[in-house]
Amino acid sequence: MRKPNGRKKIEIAKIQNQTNLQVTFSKRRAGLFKKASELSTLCGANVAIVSFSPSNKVYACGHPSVESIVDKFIGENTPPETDDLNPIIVAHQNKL
Amino acid sequence: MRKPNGRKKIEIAKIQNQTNLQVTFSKRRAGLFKKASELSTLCGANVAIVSFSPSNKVYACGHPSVESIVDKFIGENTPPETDDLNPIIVAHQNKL
DNA sequence: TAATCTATGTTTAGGAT
DNA sequence: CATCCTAAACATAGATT
Repeated sequence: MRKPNGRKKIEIAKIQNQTNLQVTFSKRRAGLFKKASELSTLCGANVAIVSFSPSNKVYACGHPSVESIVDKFIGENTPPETDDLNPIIVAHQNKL
Repeated sequence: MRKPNGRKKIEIAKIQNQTNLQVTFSKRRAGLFKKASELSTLCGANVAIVSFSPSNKVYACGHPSVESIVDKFIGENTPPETDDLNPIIVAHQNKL
């Protein structure tokens, strides 16, 4: 029942302790998503975040939706005429 | 040379003043990207952010790269042979 | 394992430059 | 338009439940 010490300063480097890393990932991911949501609301911007955890699980959030934003991004970054034609991306775009 | 008043509390709602909105978008976008970078470094996670400003300009950041993460996301969310499942993103998973 | 707590580190609103 | 400033708002590390 010690009195909490408050937030400690940490170095921005890979966390070694696995338990601590997991807790930090959860907390900061939540904070990041919240900030993205606020940015979207405050400024009327479209924001999408996609993240893969160390164990490769996917986490994402987006306004209005991750997919619409990602698709738009791909469209602007892969001109139809110049391409290596990634079949997955093409198929995905064709769905719209 | 008036004395600064410090940070003011604001409501999380669309900013009406265009100048203020632009400034806020720049500041918060920078903060968001920084947090994403920290999350990536601290936890060894891959994080990508794509945002379209109100004026439709695209801003993105990602580790190791936005494209690789986005491609992986699309691959996991739109299986080539089936598309019955509407890819709602699982944003509340807690296990790694 | 997840939710809560608290002190403190970090972000940022408004203003000035 | 970017950048600096201050102080208050906010996020969060570590402990605890």
